[in-house]
Amino acid sequence: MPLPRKFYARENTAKIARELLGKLLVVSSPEGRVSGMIVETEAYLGAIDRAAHSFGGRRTKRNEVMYGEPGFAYVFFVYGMYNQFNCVTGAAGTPHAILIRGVEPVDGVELMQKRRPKAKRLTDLTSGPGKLCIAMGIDRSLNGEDLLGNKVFIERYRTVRPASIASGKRIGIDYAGEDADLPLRFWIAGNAFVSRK
DNA sequence: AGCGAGATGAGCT
DNA sequence: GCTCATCTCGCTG
Repeated sequence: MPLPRKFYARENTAKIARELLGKLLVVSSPEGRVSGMIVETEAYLGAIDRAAHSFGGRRTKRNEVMYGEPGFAYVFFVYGMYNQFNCVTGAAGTPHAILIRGVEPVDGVELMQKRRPKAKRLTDLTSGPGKLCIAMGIDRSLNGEDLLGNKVFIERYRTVRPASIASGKRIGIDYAGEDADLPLRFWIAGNAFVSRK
């Protein structure tokens, strides 16, 4: 059962990013259903966050869904070949989002391996934001998709003790000045599907 | 096992 | 025209 809209609607996006750890991301397509436990996330705090696409209230065709209702997918394309999956949080008009950077495969491992034939080890399959999108079949056709629908959703799975949650600076946002050092990346300590140690 | 570079295109200035 | 919320390969040691 998908998490309720209220889960995403809260204003404390960093808190929501922590709470997403241990939840199950589920994606259904004609090819089949795959799922993975979320093990790494990053919070992007909207207009005041230099690392966010919505910094300064910038609003474009690409980031439009960040400004919409919470509980929707924000999927964008980077580096000429990769997609990244985010969920929109905060009230409508508050352009916050949480990037999913790593999941541990649960269902549909075979389909995921078929989609990522280059991944030699299981731990290479979904240990990164671009990797997990390929493995789970997430692309821009899912941008703006309701996370309370049946194509993509997130549900309860495991409880993660606060003591086993680690945090640190976000990856690949060195251009963000002082905001680059904010501890807005969260991961399950010791999990093999975290993109970096 | 760690580092540098190339891939590849949309989005913004 | 350059930057980018990345990944993989091939070189070095």
